[in-house]
Amino acid sequence: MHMLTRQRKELLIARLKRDGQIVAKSLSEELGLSEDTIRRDLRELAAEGLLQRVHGGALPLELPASPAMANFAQRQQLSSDAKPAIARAAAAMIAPGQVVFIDGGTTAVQLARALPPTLRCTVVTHSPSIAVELAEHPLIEVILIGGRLFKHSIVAMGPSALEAIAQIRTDIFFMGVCSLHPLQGISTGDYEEAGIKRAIAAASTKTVVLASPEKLDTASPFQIAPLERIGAIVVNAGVPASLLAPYRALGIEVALAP
Amino acid sequence: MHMLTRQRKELLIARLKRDGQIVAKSLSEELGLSEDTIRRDLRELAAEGLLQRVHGGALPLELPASPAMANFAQRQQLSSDAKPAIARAAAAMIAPGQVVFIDGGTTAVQLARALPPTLRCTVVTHSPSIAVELAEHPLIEVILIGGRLFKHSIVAMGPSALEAIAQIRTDIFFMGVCSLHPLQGISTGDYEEAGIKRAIAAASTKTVVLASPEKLDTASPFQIAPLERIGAIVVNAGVPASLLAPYRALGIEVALAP
DNA sequence: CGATATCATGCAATATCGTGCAACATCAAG
DNA sequence: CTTGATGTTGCACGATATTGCATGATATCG
Repeated sequence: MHMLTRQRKELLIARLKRDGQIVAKSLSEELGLSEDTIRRDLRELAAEGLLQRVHGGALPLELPASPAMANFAQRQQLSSDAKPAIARAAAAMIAPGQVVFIDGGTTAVQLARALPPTLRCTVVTHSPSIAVELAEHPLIEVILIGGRLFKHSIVAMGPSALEAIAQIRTDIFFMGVCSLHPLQGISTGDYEEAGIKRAIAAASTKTVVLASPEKLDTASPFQIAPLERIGAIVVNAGVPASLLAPYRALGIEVALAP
Repeated sequence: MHMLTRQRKELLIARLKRDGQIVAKSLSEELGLSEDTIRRDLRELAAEGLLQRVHGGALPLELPASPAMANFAQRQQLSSDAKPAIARAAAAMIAPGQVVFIDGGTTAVQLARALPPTLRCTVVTHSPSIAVELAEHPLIEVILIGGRLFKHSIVAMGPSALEAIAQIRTDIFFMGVCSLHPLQGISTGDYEEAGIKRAIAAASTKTVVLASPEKLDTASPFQIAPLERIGAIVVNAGVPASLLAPYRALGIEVALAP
């Protein structure tokens, strides 16, 4: 089979994205080509600024070591100031003794951190990160939802998670990272994740969306729920009122985080 | 699989950031390379001003000011190199494709870290810390057991945890912190924890005890299982043979961690 | 002070690299 | 159809990088 040069280069890029590394020798064997050809490709791709050439193969452009870590660190860096503010505003919504569900995601971790040490309540979560974070809290009881670990957002998923969620009723569901749009409602980029969030929302009296600024007025492929199902949105105070008007018009409470 | 040199250096940096230290000998064993190579890397990284070279390994440049990590780092400093050594020896017991249960505790976290990046297997755990740790591993599938979070050892407990455990069969159970005594068998200080560990052991073909040196030849109130149920014990190589004789006499495999 | 571990350096074996070049395919113009 | 230009691929070869080992120096610990 003859592979076009351009195709091969695209394959290299894809492979680099998937594996986080390219080893010239391995790929040459896999594709049945000489190492020279692969090296040539890598050199040219490096010249185009599409990857970073290193001895033995190639690496992605960015410096960070592990790809999973890189994503996470990146996301954590995004709007670093806004998230703690949102987290504090959300934490203030919890009344003593309530049972709340905290979603996965970096904003949610901030929320866990923002819970006052004097607050006695029960937190249900399918995020091991949240559980670890709250393990040091003196008063909060933590219920961990188990299941298959979805590595992208580091939360438990799958049938057993759904089953466990169905057995619990919570007062508030603090929903993490997802897209928010006046017409599309709440949506996310993973099909299964959408299903899980929908199940949690269904098991909760009230759903509160933690809306990092960059997720406002965007839509993703898989809808979690229409806007009517949302009880409140927590956003940063800097957001223009025009973006928020559609939600207020629907009677959704919009909490501004200072 | 050959790791690219550049990647290895990034790994060193990441490891240094995470553990706050690098021991050249340990890493050379973990990565299957000569100590010379690691030392060379450390020397070069030190020349680039990315770390501080010290006898035996390397340290970060400045004092890390992370308050959250302080607690954890403290615990890890105890018995500095014994636990990683035990963890590496235990990791070597896992065959590709196996399903293993990893317990909670600091030694178990070390085990999760010691799993080679090329190992493809399934890890079941009731410890959110382990789950978070393994979220970065590219190949390992993680099954998280849910339940009420027991804050002392940061693991899920309670009926739903027991129920989930009963539904899974694992090849090896790596049991963490507990007392080990020739007559009393394995025991621990918490009644419910003993029950959980017993259930996990019952669901596993083989039980391997990660025996931190200070837990050898001690007993706690609640027995988990008699010695006969143990398949192997992993201990540090420095432990006197007299302490290990009783277990060997029972036909229990004793793995010495170098 | 002696035993042991760790280190830096030099060196040899191997792997990888970049360049030049020839063989071949593809394509466009004649 | 022919011809020359262009692009692609594999190979040769000298240059460079990487790794492990040997060796003597230095540090650590009891």
